[in-house]
Formats: sequence, structure tokens, C-alpha cells
Amino acid sequence: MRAANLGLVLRTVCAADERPSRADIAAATGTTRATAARLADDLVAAGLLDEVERTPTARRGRPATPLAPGSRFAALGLQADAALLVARVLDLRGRVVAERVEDGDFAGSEPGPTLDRLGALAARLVADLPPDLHLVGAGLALPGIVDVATGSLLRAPNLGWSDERPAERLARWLPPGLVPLLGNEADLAARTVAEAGPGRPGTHRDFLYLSGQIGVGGAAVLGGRVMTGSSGWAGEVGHVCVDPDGPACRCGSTGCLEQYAGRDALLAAAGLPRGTAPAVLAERAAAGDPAAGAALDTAAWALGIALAGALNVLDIPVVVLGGHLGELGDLLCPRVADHLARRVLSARWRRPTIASAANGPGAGATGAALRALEDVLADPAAWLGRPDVPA
Amino acid sequence: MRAANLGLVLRTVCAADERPSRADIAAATGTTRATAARLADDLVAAGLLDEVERTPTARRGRPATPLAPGSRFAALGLQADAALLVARVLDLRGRVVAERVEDGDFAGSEPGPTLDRLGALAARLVADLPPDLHLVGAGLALPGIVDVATGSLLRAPNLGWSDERPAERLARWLPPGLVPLLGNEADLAARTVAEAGPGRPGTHRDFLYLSGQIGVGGAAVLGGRVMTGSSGWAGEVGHVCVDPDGPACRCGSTGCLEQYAGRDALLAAAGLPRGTAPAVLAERAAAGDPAAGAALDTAAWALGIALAGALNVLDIPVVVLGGHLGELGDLLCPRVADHLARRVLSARWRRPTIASAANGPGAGATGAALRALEDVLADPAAWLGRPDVPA
DNA sequence: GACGATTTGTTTTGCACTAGAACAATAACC
DNA sequence: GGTTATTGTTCTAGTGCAAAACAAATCGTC
Repeated sequence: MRAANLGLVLRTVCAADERPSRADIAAATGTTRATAARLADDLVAAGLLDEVERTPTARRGRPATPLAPGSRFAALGLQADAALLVARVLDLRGRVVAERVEDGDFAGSEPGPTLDRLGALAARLVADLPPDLHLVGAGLALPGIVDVATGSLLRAPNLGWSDERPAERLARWLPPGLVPLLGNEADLAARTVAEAGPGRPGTHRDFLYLSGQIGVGGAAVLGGRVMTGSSGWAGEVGHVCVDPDGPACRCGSTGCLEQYAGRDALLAAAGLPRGTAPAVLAERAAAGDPAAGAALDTAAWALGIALAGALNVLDIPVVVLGGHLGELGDLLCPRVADHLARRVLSARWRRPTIASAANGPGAGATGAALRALEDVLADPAAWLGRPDVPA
Repeated sequence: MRAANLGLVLRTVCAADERPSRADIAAATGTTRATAARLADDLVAAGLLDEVERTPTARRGRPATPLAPGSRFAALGLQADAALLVARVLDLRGRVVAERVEDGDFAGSEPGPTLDRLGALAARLVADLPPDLHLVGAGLALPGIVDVATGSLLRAPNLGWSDERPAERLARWLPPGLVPLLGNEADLAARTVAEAGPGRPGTHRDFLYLSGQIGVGGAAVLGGRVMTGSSGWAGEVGHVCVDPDGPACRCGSTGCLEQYAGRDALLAAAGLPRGTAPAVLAERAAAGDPAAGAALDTAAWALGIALAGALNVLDIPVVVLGGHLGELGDLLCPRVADHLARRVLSARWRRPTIASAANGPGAGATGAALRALEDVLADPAAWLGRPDVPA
């Protein structure tokens, strides 16, 4: 019971927009001030909560001491994708404590050396961290099908990797005991939309996230929780069939969404070379280039069909576009919205909306760190009396 | 805390395959015998658990007194659909205590009179119940889009009803205080697959349920829980687009699954009149009738495309067919399975399976009762000291 | 500048519930 | 018939919360 209440208090502080006092916590959780204070004291003693400086307020009564999530607890988020390696440390308050990014072309790369480069990046980042910072966990975002339970990457088409176990390789570069948990890039990036910080609700709580990489990944978020499905690869909208007579896809099916809205497919349809930035495509379309316009129309049409099916099945009213699709959001959103209004069954009662994500590149790394920090919020009692944590 | 533990004990007894003793409960819940016994005693006193006759066993030691879910607690499940009215009473053990069924043609009927017929049916059923049986709730399954929160039926195309509030009308026929909760027929029918009885897990825990009525409804079940989505109409596979150039659907879109696998669409394609029983279609196909075979092929093709998309999005490995699709399962399943194996992204690692549901007609009514009984399992403390319950 | 008002945080007391252990009951085994 | 094994009950101690009283710190007012 105490374990449950400790979690409740910690999550209340994390979820709050302003720094709450002990009395605020009591009011929010429905317990008495006495109970809330005792729980909060324990969390402060463990470093999971900090008593921060009180801001001058013109209110009568004894001034409150505001509480904030502990700044000495943090997690490491890693991401490897076709063009980017990211290592990022996020603390319990959701602040980026440290970050290192490396550009490159890792499509078709050897998994081992690439993971070593990411590991070295992470090792340098961790070495420079303040000594009193405690890393409670790590996560790794990968653009592919991941078996979360066994920690193996089954297939990452963009990287050209299959049947890898990257966690062990990375763990060699990290402090002992810190083994990164694998996660699908789209699932983890979706977290950055669902959560503004650890335990703090983001702009949307129910949405379908589309991650525009070379292909199209996706994740469904319901009630603020990323739907994992029964084996953890739910939300894969990229391979929903848009036209059974369409072009063959490398997944074995035909006419998949990816063949119309994937980055390479979009660029090819617009007559642009493979590596072109999405912004160039947007410029061309805005300037009236007919090929670019047609490519975007086709992508919007395909997105409309695939997303309508997904929204019908999931009963979700909101779509958030990330990656290259997010960059093209201004052009895509209005067109897709028209298709959705026509094809979504519940559109009559509640019009579906579609918007771009505000998360930048490397959102998967942030999401991986959020995922690791979630363990602390779920059961703070486990972190209470630990001697290895700096008190 | 006690409320939580009471629920835990009750759910443990319901979930068990054999009738557990107090000691079994202690072992299953992880509490001590003393605690489990005290909680069980309270539940027995309230009638939520029954001490049943012990079966002779050749085991040493003091014989155990087996506990079973209370047989005096039950719920009323109702269902109205285009050809059937059902009223059914299910007790906490999952047994059908009483049942009344009325055939008819209610497609395009006036909502009021039809609801009155169902109400009268329910009233006769309730009147004949044993006097010590306590009805804890009621549910109504309707084939359409339902707003569970406000209790209104937005649209039921098969019945031709719109914007109805059937609960009030039915409540007039029922004992005071018993207001049926609305639910989508497919959602509730899916429950009968997910749960073998109240709180007892069924054959599958993660599956997509397809309810073949005049149209095609659906429900997604994850971890034994029916996914409601953000407004309660998740799982609507019937209006996933199979072919953007296909026939127009009354939902406003084109080429919906329903236009290929709905009952009327199937019969029309096979050259059979509208009211024909699905069994006749199966016979014809088995006898080598080319039109019937082609109709089934088309339906299987459409199901393959729509279901593959849904399975990709939901990451569910199992499809269960109910209604007329279930009756045609022997013919449909093998054909659909082929399509799924080719189009589902994760099929390489885990082959999707598809099977017919074993639930008979009126599964929605059973599901509605299960739904109502779930309230008791969720918080038995609320039913503990109630004077209106026969002790 | 003293006093009351007001809000926060702490201490004290009582209560509800569980854990643990000892004890009583019952039936098979030797 | 005694022993052993298993179930159910009783008793005591301990944990953690609620409620209420109390101490602390600031603002407003005379």
C-alpha cells in the first residue's frame, strides 16, 4: 500500500504543471496533509523529489515549499537510424541534461561497427555527466521490428539489419548494469507526443503517430499509453494495403502505404534524387511544380485510405505526423483531412484531426529515455533505500 | 486496501478452473491463509461466494470446503438485432439461469414498439426468476454505433434506427433501478470469446472478433479486455477500405469490406435472395456451385486485405469469426488464412490464425450480462453491506 | 509595530487491515 | 490408535492511513 502511495505522490508531482507543495499533493491525491507529507518526505530523502526554491508569492499564510521531481535521477536514450546516431540523457524533470549527435549514412551498414560508434558516443556522453547524477536505465530506439521481451531486433529494413541483439554490444560501452531496453522507433517517438515529460501528459493522449523515415512506421497511443499489441509491434500503418493492384512492396504484399508515402517513394514520384531533403520537395510543390504536387496528392490519397482504415479499427480521432511526413505537414494535412472526413465512419460525430509533431530529430532517443524513467515512476519504492544512489 | 483485496479474492475464485478452497486462494493471491479466509468469509456472508459441497477426495489432511462464485447474483443481458430479440440471465458462475428468445424481422422497424416487445420479453423472464436471485445490472447489445457514456444509440443501419435512447424505454419494463447499459453488439459478443464466464479467461485473450450480421461489425480484444477506443466504437473493420475503386457504401466511403463480406452482399454475389440462411450458401459452394464459390472467394479476398491491415495496426495474431461469417468459417478460414500469411507483416515470425467462434446466436446478450457482472467483480465491497440483497 | 487571519507543515492518537505464528479440526497412512 | 498432512481459526504484533490538534510562517489591518 505504501509502495502504491509513494508512486501516486511521485506521479502527481511529475504530472503537475506547477511545482506543487505537500498540501497541493494532499489535495490532488485525496489523502490528508499528514500522509502526503510523510510520503513526500521519504521521496525527498531518497532524492526522488527535490525541495526547490520558493518563488515569492503575495499570498497569505505560511509559504509553501514547492516540490519538483528529483534532478539527480536520469536515463539514457539512444537512437540509431539510417542517417543519425543520437545519445541523450533526460532527467526526471524531462530536461535534456546532455546530448551527443552524429550524422552519417548507416543504411546497409554493418551492425557491429555502427553499434560501436553509437556506444562510443554514449560512453563519451556518460563520462562527462555530473558525478551525482544517477542513471536509472537506458533505452535504444531502432527503426524496425523489435522483440521487446527478448531484446532482439528481428528486422530493420532501412538499416539492412536482421536478427541482431544490440543491447549486449552497447552494454560493453556503458556503466555496469546499464543494459539498454530495445524499442521500436515509432513507438518511442510517439511517447514524446503523449508525454511532455516523465509522467506529464502531452498535447494529445489518444492519437495515431506516423513516423516518416525511409519507410513509414507507426504507433497507436490510447489513454496516453503506447499500444504495444500482443508482441509489441502494433501501429504498423506503413504496410496497410492501399490498393491491392498497386506496386509490390518488399514486405511481400502489394500496394502498401509505404509505396506511396515513404520518403524514397515520395521523392521518386516527384522526380527528385533519393537523398533530397523533404524541404526541397515542399518548396517545389509550393512553387507549383506539377510532379511534386502530384506526388504529394498521391501520398495524401494513400494516407487517407490507410489512416481511415486504421482510425476506424482503433477509434482514434487524432493523427500526428512525425519524421519527413511531419516536415511536409503543412502541405499534407489539409489534403489528408479531406480524405479522412469522407472515409472515417465516425467523422459525422467527431471530425478527425491531423497535425505535425513538434518533436525534432532524434525523438526516438527522447522516447527511449522517457520509457526508462517510467520504471521509476511505476515503483519508486524500489529506488528508496538503495545504497548505490547518491543521497 | 480491503476493497482491493476483496476484489482480488473474488476474481481469483471466478478465474479458477476448479473450485478453490480458502487455502488455495491464499496461495494464489500471495496472502496468508488467515487473511484470505477472513476476506472469503465476508464474501460468503454477503452471498458473493458460496461454500459448495465438497467432492470426495483421497487426500490426507482436513478436507477443504470448495468456494464458488455466488449463485444468487446475476445480471440481465438483452439483445435486439435485425432478426432476433434475446433476453438472458447469467449468474456469477456464468450459467444461463433463464432465457427467452423471439424471432422476427425488425429491419426497418419502429424503435419504440420493437423495444417494447423486447421489454415485455424481459419482464416475463424476470417475473419467473427465483425470488432469492438478485439482479445486479443489465446490458443491451445493439448492432450499431453506440455512445456508451451517454447511453444513446447513434446509428444502427441494420435496424434503420438513429439517435435513440433505448435504456429509458426498456427500464419501464424492468424492476426499478435496473437500467440497461448500452453496448455495441460486436464488442459484447467478443466478450463471450474472451471470457468463458465472469472473470474466467476464455480460449483467446488477444484477438480480433468479426461479427457477421447484415453488415460486418468488429471488436478488438487485447489482454482479455475489449478495446473501446476513445469513444467506444473501436474495431469497426466492416468499413475498412478494401478497394478504393469498389462499390459505394452507405457509410459514404467506397469499397468497404462490408460490400464484399456482409451477409446481403455475399448472398447477392452468390445469386441468392436476401433472406437466405448462410448454411444454404455453404451447401451450394460445397456442391460446386460456381457463383457461390466465387462469392466466397471474393469475400475471403476482401477479408484478407481488410484483416491484414487491421492485424498490422493492432498487432494481434488471432481472428475469430462470429455471426454468418462464423457459420461459413469452414469454407472461409483456409482461404483467408492464405491472404493473411502473405499480407501480415509479422506473419514470418508468427503465423496469424483464424477460426470460428463457438458462441451461438444471441452472443451479444451473454456479453451484455458479462459486462454487467464485471462491475461486481471490480468492486465487491460495494455489494457487501447492502440491505436490498437477500442474505 | 502588535495582533488576528490564513495557510502550510508536523506531531499525536486511534483505527483498519495484514502478517505471522500458534492452535484446533479432520481425514488418510502406517 | 498414533502419526502425519492439510485446512481453517484465533491471537498478537506491526504497518500505514485518517483525523485532529498544534507549531510555524507570512499577510493584512488597526
